[in-house]
Amino acid sequence: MTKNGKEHQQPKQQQPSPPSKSLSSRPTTITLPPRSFTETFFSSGAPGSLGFSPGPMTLLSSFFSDSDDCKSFSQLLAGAIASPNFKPPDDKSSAGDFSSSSSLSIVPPPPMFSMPLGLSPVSLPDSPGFGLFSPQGFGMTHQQALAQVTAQAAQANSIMHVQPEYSTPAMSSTFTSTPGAHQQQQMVRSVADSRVKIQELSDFSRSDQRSESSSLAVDKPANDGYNWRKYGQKHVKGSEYPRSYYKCTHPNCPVKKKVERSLDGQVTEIIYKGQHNHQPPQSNKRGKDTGGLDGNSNSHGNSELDSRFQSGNVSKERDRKNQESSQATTEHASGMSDSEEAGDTEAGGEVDEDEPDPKRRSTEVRVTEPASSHRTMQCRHKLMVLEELLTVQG
DNA sequence: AGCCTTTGACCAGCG
DNA sequence: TCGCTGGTCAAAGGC
Repeated sequence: MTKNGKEHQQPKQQQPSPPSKSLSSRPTTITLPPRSFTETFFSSGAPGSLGFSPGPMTLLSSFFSDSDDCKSFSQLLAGAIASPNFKPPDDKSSAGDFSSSSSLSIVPPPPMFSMPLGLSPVSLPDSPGFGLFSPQGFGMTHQQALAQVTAQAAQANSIMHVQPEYSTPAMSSTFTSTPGAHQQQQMVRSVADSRVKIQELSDFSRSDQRSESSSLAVDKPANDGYNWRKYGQKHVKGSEYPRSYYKCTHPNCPVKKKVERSLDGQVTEIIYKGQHNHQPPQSNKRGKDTGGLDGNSNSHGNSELDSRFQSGNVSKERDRKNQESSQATTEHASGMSDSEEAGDTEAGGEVDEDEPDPKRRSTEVRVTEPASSHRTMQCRHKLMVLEELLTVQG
């Protein structure tokens, strides 16, 4: 077959941090708590977002559109915390700073921050998910950041299609009961021009971490509702862990993803490439496939999302080690218009801006995120996170 | 029986 | 132009 595709990434960063691919554009950095937070975010699935493969927008959307149940969280957070320290960051510096403080930091790319159609500044705040970052006080910071990121991503891609995804029901189940659960992934989404980096701070998630036991490192990538077949594995130089390559098993579906897993099986990074041209299979069938991590994802219709999400997504999850260590995991996501299909939707305008290299694959989005769980869990996590934040904040 | 994983080798892009 | 690295292929084996 055609052997194509090759990206030359040379992460020469010596830090434990993931091989961040340096993309041409400036990345937005978001620091997320290792697990709980991310889980919460992502897990909170919007009604439509369940069961899909991770898409940049999806993540955000899911996060924002979170369940009503948790709405209070934001309020809680807002009320509880009242120390806004948000700084418009520099990618790097901010990351470091925040990490040190062990708080969630999000660094949006200054340049493009505009609200996408779907996301209006107003609406964002409303959404429960958004609530995590409550507008007031500390939360606000996050909120803003997140909002910006989201917006940016959205904007950048207003076209970017949202991909259905990550939060799969399975995950939730997994999360609690299966070892594999620990594979929560943090998703960092970046969209075409906007690159979003999400970094996790180690402090956070301890509580969550415990839940995982890592043993299961199932090969399967995170469950996103789609079926994947592994077609290769390689140890990438920049990364500590081997990278696995998966293809969507659906006929004619060009989507591929690269997954890096830590020794314990945790997903450290997931990079989606391309967009699904089909809806996620109904889970029942193949628990196996998705199985490892998810087993079932729900694929509740998200055709919309799906269609929207076209370019690639990248999701990256940093394993706890990194998280612990620190800080800085920078991930970029660059969604680009690469895929043919995606191209259209993506819209031409934005894409061009940052295309890294025409040569390189254009559609990749990285997402780092812990996958997982359901609302209940989400709410719990949120609460936990809140507590953590409070604690940290002092 | 079918599908998936594993693994070594090959190919292609970039420095 | 060469070497390095990443990505993909394809055969073999396992579930």
